[in-house]
Amino acid sequence: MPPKPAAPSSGRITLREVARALGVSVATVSNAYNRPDQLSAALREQVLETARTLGYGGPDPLARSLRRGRTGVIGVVYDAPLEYAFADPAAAQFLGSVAQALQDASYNLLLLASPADTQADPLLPVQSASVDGLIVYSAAQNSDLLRAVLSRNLPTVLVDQDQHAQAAGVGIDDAGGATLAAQHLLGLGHTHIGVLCLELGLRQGGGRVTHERERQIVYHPTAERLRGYREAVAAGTPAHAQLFLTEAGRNTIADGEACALELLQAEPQTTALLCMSDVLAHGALRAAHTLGWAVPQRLSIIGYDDAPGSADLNLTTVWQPTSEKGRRVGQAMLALLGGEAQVDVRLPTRLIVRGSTAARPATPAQHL
Amino acid sequence: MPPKPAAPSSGRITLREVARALGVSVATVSNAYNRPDQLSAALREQVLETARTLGYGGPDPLARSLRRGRTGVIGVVYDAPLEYAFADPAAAQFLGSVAQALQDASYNLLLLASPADTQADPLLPVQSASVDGLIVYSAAQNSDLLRAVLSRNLPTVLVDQDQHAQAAGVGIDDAGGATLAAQHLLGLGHTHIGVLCLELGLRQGGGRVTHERERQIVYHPTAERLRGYREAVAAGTPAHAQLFLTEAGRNTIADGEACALELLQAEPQTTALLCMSDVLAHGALRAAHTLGWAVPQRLSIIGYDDAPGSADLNLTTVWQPTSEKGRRVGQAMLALLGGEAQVDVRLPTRLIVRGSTAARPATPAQHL
DNA sequence: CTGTTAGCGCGTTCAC
DNA sequence: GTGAACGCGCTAACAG
Repeated sequence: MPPKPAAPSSGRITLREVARALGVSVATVSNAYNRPDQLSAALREQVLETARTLGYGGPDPLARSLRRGRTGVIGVVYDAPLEYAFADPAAAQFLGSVAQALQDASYNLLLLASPADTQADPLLPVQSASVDGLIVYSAAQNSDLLRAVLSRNLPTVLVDQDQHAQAAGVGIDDAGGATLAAQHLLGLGHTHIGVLCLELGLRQGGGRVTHERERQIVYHPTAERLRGYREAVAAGTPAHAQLFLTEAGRNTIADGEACALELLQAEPQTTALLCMSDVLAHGALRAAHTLGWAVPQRLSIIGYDDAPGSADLNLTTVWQPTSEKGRRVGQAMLALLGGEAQVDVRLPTRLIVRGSTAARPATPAQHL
Repeated sequence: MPPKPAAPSSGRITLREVARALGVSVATVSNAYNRPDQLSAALREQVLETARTLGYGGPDPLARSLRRGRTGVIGVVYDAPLEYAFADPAAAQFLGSVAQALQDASYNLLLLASPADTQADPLLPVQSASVDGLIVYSAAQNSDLLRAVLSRNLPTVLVDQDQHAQAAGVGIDDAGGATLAAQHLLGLGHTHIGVLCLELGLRQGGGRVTHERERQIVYHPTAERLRGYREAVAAGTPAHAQLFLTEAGRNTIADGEACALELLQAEPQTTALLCMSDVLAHGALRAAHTLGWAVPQRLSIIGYDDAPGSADLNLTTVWQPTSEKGRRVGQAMLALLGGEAQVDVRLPTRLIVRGSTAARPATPAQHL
């Protein structure tokens, strides 16, 4: 019989010690916490009382999870420093509604992001997180990150991404919304249209988009939105309308501003801007202000997302059901956890016309 | 010798099975993952290879955590539906910078909030989360939630709260900032000043603040900011200046708007508004717009936080170092985890004057 | 460099 | 209603 050295007073009290202190079996103590109906109310009270005086705070969550094979945690994978995730009101709104949906089913959200620290393995968090499921918010197609996620063989929901055989998907009609935006501008007579793109590829981009770079797009929303813009222009009325593409390094107001400034100075004939997010559009508004270009008289600006706050900026934009998307993601995850089959949901988008767009000015380039 | 029924093909592959398949010991496999220097590179490659063909995805995170006594997760407790946490840009910014700071040390953030579901125990998430530390973002003093957090006896950081003997604290000079804001208005000659308060007490409040309710304040920032306002008025120059208090149900733009409308209609002599957050101030701006009151000519508005985006609203506000606060919280947590003693940090606040405040109009109440 | 052993703290059979 | 044993999957310590 092996000895029982069982750390006697090593700070942490265990269920076993409570059992011994009261002279009952461990099962009884366990039942006191997990199945009140399995023992008399009086005994249960005694157990809890002893636990209290001993300073035992209840079953260790970790051991319980290991035993039960369930953690009650869902991981959310974001393919960029979390600081940017939270800087985008639309992303924040999305996360909030996912959290809400899962929380109602007693799941909590674990934020997983690659360490900015270059020497650490960026896949580690995803590989070593104790979760019951994974939600991927913004990952490049065919990336190591995505592979790492899928290789965990957990219930997985992919958001705003290409459909995948091994995971549920929730997304929006990215291209359709983009087409509406471009058509709106074409209908207003614009022909020199700048495009502020979200990140296209993995290596940090930025600035004028070359043909080669455009072929490397790995982010679904970026690819689809651009396709939507292109399709509208290809089929649109002012046959000579053209798109001028720039890529913002990251989805921040500052980068949107810098990017817009660069574009507008390089192409002063530009009379309208298609922005792939409201955050970028916000930056564009600042840029216009800096340059002294009146919006919408001199420059029309369209965003994407209809983020909270965009109404107050009076920004014309493509609306997407951000909160519902989050809710659907939560539901999809719960369905997977419940053993149901995967689904793939595409939600609609709409154009919201506000005050940042107007007809193309008669003499566009006269500011030069 | 007990039998070894060890689930043979129950879907999940274990480290032990990999060891057996290759004919090595479990320790060797474990070492292949955790201490590459403890075995030959060749053997290690063999192990990983076998694992790959067997479909073994590496050590189970849960078991590893149990064994190591460390999860790599820090819980963030928020005392309200997470949806509101994310709706406030300042809160989002704060969370982002906490996440960033911890992530650099390979910790991830677990979002903990009470289930909105009324039948579930709101303390359960906090009690049963597998975490190495807890950060409390917005909890009522002396609340069950706070008690539940502290009773876990984990490294704990309290944000924007009264100092506590058992936890580190990070906060700002709430009262000082509020005083600056009120002094600014007094200096501009305002005497009828409305106050849009954040939540005061536990039971849902809202509307005119009674004396009794004011005595029940349980939220540190609310209490301190109000104290700051009061002190400025008590010591300020227009001796007859008065404060009119209203409480917003929650910290949302919509509630701020409703609250401001109610206040302004009840007290039309009001020429200035002190708002306890930029979110509420944002609502106030909308209310002014609705009423047709020009800002700042007819009504001055001051916010609190200097949230991202407030500059574009041209809002005069009290700035706080939100990102640095997050970073400090992360550092404080890391220090606690490293065994260092608790610290208590108070960060400064400043007044940022923009365009939403101006001198009191000569004929204030003439709109009636 | 490799193998053996002993738990981490708990939940769950069983038999009583 | 209760108690004893086993093992969830892994890693640290030690023995070889």
